[in-house]
Amino acid sequence: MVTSIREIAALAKVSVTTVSRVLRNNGYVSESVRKRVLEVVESQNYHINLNARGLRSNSTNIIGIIGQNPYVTPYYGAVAKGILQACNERDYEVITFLVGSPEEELRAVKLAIERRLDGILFSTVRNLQSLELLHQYNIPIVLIERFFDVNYVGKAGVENSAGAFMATEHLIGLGHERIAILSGDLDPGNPTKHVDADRFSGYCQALAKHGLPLDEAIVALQDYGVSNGFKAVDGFIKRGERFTAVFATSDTLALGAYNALAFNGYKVPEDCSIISFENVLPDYFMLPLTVVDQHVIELGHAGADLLIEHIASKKPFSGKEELLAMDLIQGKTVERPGRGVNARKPRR
Amino acid sequence: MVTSIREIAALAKVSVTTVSRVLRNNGYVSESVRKRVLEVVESQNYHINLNARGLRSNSTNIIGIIGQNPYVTPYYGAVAKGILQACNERDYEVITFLVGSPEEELRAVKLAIERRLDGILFSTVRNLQSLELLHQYNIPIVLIERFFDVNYVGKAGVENSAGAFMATEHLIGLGHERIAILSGDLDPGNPTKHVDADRFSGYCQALAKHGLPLDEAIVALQDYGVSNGFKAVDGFIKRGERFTAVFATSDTLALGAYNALAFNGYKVPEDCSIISFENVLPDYFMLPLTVVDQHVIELGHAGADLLIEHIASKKPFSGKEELLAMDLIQGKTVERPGRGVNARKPRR
DNA sequence: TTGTAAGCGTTATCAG
DNA sequence: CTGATAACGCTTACAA
Repeated sequence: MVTSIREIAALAKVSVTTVSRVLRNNGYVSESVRKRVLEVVESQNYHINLNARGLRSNSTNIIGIIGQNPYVTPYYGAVAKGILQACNERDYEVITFLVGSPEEELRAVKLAIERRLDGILFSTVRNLQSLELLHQYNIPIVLIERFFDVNYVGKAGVENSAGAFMATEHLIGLGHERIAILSGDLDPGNPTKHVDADRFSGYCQALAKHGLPLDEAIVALQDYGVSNGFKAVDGFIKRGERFTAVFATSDTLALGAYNALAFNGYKVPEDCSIISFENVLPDYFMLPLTVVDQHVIELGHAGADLLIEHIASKKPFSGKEELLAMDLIQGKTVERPGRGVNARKPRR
Repeated sequence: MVTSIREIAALAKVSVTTVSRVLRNNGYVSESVRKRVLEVVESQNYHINLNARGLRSNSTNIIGIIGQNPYVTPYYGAVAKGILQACNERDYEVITFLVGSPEEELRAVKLAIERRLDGILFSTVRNLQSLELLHQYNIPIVLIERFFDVNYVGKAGVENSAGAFMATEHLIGLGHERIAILSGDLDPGNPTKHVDADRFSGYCQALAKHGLPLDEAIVALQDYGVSNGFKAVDGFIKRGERFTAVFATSDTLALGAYNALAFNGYKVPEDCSIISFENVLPDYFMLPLTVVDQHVIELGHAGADLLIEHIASKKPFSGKEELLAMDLIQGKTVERPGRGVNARKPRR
């Protein structure tokens, strides 16, 4: 089996340099020679060794994704899909690092350096140290929906505040005044704190604009996930809170909210409306979901494009930040206010 | 910045060979020298170049996943998680190829060869050609829940027939006699045909063993996914079919079935039981799901372990097949037969 | 226990 | 337009 361009060169009666030029589509090669070389390549079923190329040319055409949760939640699955599609189109491969702790994160970063990856996408970062180590090695970084205050990284995200405002105002516009919110927690330790703060802030702004009070009794800021959505809304109901709509900042929270309402005998949207905020679980609901679409796959595209663009340009990031706008998708889980939860018979 | 063992060697006043030995923990090195070398490595913040190592030693410690759907469905997300965990423990990295067509599959295979990947895991294969090309290059292959009839690949899967038998018999044991099934289609073109045939066969065997007839009117063999589950069960209901339980061979189908029952005013499990077959969406249901657990993450582990083991051994596969057994998890979506669907007022 | 030197397969440089 | 040759950073005989 032919495994090197030297053998190809011998068979085509040219130099290795010429073969290399043909294979890279780079430099001057006469049409006749190029054809001869390609014929030999084809007939010998030759496949170039990209590791050798990378060693010599100092670029691997591989990027890394480092994240806490890639692929286990539908959100990260959709982000990953977008990244893979974009990289595929631009002849980059993707190595995935699944990290669950700051130590594992640092180990992934070191591996990325050892593999001489051309760039890194973070879907979760815990340590500033990780970013600085990569920066020291001149490896471009893009953060996806994560906001560390450093100027040497690129950022791709969505307009969380505007999106949350839109969702809330949509409900208010239909007449809702008691709108529960389920969203991420705002603890300093939460790595997605900025994102979650923006979402909550959009909600608060919409309430304020329309003169509605913020009632903390129907605010649940905590981890994402279906069961957390269930527990939060089930808790509201059991505690006798009244509300006519739920704004969930993820589809998983929305599904949990839906289940809790159904479990307690409430109908969506007749008794209570639900508006969600991702659109990664389009068909998981009994009714078409009313949702503010975050365009998560496009977010993956944007992150990968930003990174690859920058790898090509070899210039430092100027704090560039790509923010995607969201769209409201009208489903059937939002209606004008109905009876509401605990309207007639508060349980305590 | 120090980027080669030559510089490390100079600083530690030893030869490059010695540095290499220290870095690989291989060969004889005196304790004092080893310590000196490691100190220099540490103080210079040196990171080895794994591409150079791979070029020389002819092994990259990278494997590839090739699949149609990695990460977009919860099932593949769980498989991928298992693979990544197993590889992580054994110092392998993973490159993911998302392929949607036979042409893309072949392109991914060629890239895998060009990158000199140490092995390939397939979660979908369409072309025998893909396998043969890899085999020609001596790249070990493991198929996950996919069964091509070639002897040079390893296989990891689950006991589909036994699992489906278990699920069906569980329902029969509680007194169910009209059990609808939702499962994958058996068209020759379906790449998961073997898996789906095994599942359906387990169902049929259980019915036969207990003298129950197979009624094709409550059999829906088609693509997976929530909306397909919904449509199938909604169709049964609208057509007036009677049944007291649904066996869904994926959690997404089960969720769709659940939604269809609820949409039509039936309660689970009072009116109709549901048993599912994956356990990758544990908390997505209103009630704890009764499900035959496929241990999908372990399946990922098993596939990766099998592959890596084989890469290390350098021996050809002897058609080795790893089959995981399943377990029944008792939730709250299965009960003794209740009223049943269309029991009193068949719609036609 | 340590070192010398060749070579993995490619690309970059320079010369023709 | 084409080619000879020296790297890239590492491992692997082989020698000492």
